[in-house]
Amino acid sequence: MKTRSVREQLVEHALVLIRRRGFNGFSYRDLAELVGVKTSSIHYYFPSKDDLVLEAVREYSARMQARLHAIDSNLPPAEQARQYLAPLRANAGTDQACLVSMLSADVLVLPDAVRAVMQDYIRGNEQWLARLFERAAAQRETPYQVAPQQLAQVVYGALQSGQISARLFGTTERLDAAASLLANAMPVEPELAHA
Amino acid sequence: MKTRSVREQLVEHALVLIRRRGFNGFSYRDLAELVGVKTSSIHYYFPSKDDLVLEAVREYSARMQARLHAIDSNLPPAEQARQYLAPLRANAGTDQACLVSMLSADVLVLPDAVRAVMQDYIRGNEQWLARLFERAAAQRETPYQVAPQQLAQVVYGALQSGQISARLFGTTERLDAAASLLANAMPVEPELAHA
DNA sequence: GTCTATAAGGCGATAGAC
DNA sequence: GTCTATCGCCTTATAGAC
Repeated sequence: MKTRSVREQLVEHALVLIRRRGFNGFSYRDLAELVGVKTSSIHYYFPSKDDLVLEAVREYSARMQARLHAIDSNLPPAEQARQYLAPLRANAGTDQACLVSMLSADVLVLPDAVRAVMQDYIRGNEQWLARLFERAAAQRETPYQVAPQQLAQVVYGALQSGQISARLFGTTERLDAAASLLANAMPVEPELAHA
Repeated sequence: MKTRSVREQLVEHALVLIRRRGFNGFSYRDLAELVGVKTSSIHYYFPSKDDLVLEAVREYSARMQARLHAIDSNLPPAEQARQYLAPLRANAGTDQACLVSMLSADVLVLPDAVRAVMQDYIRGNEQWLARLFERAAAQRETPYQVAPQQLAQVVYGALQSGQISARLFGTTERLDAAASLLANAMPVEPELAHA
């Protein structure tokens, strides 16, 4: 049982609200009621809504970076891919989408600082995937027909789109299709030695 | 010089507004000013905002279906792919994204009828691509490693994501990567006979 | 069909007491 | 830090004159 500061609770619930309804889809009132404070208290921590969303996207991006870093790059590529995909599948059943995808609709009215973090988030994912493809390529029998970086952009795009589709269709069909393509691009794992 | 009815103008400008700022990002006031009427006149044609967005997404989907139907299925697959991709590239320079992508963020609060049209739109694109892959497979030397339907879902997802990314990054890099993957999946065109 | 006028409430944001 | 109170504006939507 851990007690979080009001500020932490605000960010935590803001993450959920944005991932559910987007930047224009929730209000300070919604957030205040979830945390159990008055709207004026939110303004104490985050003077404007732009400040709040900036903090939320920073936190979201930092957590993803931590997750990517936590995957052991010495593991077989197929296992790394599995660990990367696991939380995507888990979230797909939720009514929460990727925060960066949700904010993408509001790109024209979001501050530059927010856009910059969104770009970092996507590039971070693409780079992680690209490096995975690079290492995987060395272990594969047949080479890739496209550069790792391009392959990473296509696969990551399909995964993002697949997550969005999961909410619209109520099925992980498209996310699974993208995940399969990633999994199939991994080299076949050598059998584990057992005595 | 064609004169459009007020109703047609409302739908036309609604398409632009939604594709720019999303469902929650524009108001009846914005739309009224663009068309040059009062907000109460919009309510005459579209009693609620849900009615307006339903008409907009229907029109958007119908136009895409017409475009898909206009591509001659007897052309070489690579040429069909080119015709499919051309308008995507053209729109990528604009500040307008795909209407269905924009509405995806608001899926939790949109009426079922709107969601149904959004699903039709995506399935229509995927089916068109899947059939293209089916015909292309017959003409290729090397077979695809995934089913046409799955390949279509991944490619379409990457294209959708690529269009969204174009607004965020200000570059068509990711859209191009997805487009290249589609183009490369087409069979090599036989040389044209010339005398 | 289009307007004026207005309802009824939501919005982000601020001032100032405690 | 958190509250009450309020500002000024925007929102969707309706009633009724023309």
